[in-house]
Amino acid sequence: MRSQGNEGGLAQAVVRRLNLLRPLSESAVAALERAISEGLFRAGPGEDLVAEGDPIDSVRVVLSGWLFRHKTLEDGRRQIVNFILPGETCDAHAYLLPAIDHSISTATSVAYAEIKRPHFETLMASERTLAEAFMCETVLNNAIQREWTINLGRRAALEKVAHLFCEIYERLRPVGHADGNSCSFPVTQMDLADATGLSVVHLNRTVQELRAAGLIILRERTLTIPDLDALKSAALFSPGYLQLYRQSKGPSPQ
Amino acid sequence: MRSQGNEGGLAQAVVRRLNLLRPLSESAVAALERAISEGLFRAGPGEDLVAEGDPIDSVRVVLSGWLFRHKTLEDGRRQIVNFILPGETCDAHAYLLPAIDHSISTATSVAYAEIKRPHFETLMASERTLAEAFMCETVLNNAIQREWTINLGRRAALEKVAHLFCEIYERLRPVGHADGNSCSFPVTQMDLADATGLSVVHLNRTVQELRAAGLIILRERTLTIPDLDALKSAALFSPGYLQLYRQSKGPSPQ
DNA sequence: CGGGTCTTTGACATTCCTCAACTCACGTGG
DNA sequence: CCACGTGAGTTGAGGAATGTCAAAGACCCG
Repeated sequence: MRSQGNEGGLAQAVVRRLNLLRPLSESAVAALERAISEGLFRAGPGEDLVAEGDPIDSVRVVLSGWLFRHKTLEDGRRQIVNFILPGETCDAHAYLLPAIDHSISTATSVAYAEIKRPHFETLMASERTLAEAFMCETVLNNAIQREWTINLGRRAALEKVAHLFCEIYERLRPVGHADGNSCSFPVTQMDLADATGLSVVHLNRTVQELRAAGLIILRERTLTIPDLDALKSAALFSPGYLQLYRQSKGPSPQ
Repeated sequence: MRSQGNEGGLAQAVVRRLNLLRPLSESAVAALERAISEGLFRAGPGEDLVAEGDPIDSVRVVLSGWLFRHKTLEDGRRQIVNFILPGETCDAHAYLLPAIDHSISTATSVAYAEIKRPHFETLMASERTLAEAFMCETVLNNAIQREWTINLGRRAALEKVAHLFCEIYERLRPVGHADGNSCSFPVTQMDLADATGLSVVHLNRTVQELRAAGLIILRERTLTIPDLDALKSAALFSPGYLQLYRQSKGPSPQ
């Protein structure tokens, strides 16, 4: 199910992504890979890794699999506020807060590395490029969260869903998790509804509308985008906010 | 209109706020106040300070007045993604991005300090507590943005508006910008609509509903909340995400 | 006094939600 | 091998929340 190799292979998405955010020195890569290999963990699908209100004392880096951040209102209404994709970090600087404001759960089975706060801080102090890369990631998260804000506030249902597909695809691609015009999309329609602020029923109809328009093919947990420009256009997708990846245009990784 | 004093008075909100995020050393406060006094600027209401796509080469700290961050879709639909209140920063670390993903405009006349990137980085390197405080601010911004995400995605109109009122009030209070159960609220209903993702007409009706329920008094750019708990309850407001201010429970400022 | 912006109101249209049921695939235990 | 249960996806019908259009007040300022 999960394409996994040795530890170096597992860390690949992380290194590749951070490297796009900020070029890493060789020693930074080595130190990061060592830290990752020392704190490997796995979790099954549907597990709650972090609950709202928890104090955070470590940094988690996702090696493979999907997670999502979510918040729930008293009466049960739930909002997925973001996904965490392979190579991404469960908030590098969240430990600065006395407690976390949201929950994190796994969507699929997941492999991740956990770096304890003291170790992480030592790492940041000794590897300047690594510290900058993680800073960039936090700033980028902020930009993504703003885009979600306008997505939920001002886009129509069809645009919301199309936009989410565009964003996920564009986030997966630079770390090598897109295959041509397809990518993994291991999320139920209920989760999609909670991510777009729609009801499950309306989300289902919206997805069907996108299918009927030939904009997406979504089946067996795989998303295929026959015409990315068309989908972006339907979504009013403008990739500026993901621009930290801009440098990826140059030397194609691998 | 604006209660303003000397420069030390102007910097007060900034120092107070950062100090709540992370206790500042005396030398940090002194260095910060010096940096602020060296780069004072003013802007009138309705000015665009930063446009989407601009490269950022300085950090701006708001001494008085309101600004807001916003993004606009191709067809003109606009979303205010956050407000920037006195004492807050226009993204301490935004210069890490090649270009900014959103625009920043003034809602009122504004006094702010601009610290050039090299100066700011020197400051961060020499004053550890200051660097940590600004880091906290960035992380807190992230948490606030997530709360806006659920606000727009899952709350009903009345709850959205009530929630915004609660949040703004709770953000103004710790820096001394609330007066009893009132605070300044210098924002048009059009802006409020764009912040809550509603149409102006529906926003207007929602505000009137809140008025009729006795939950708010809003006139002459001033918001009064007769019963904060009642408003919070109507908003399903849970202050956890603003928790960095938790320490403010101790020594009440001023 | 006139023009602008902001707020308010009414009537109507539309999007999206809710409820309820049915299908389909899959796995489990009898 | 089949009955059953469960979770996900789908469909229909009706209703509630919110948007759009249009116009009228309210207020401010030159």
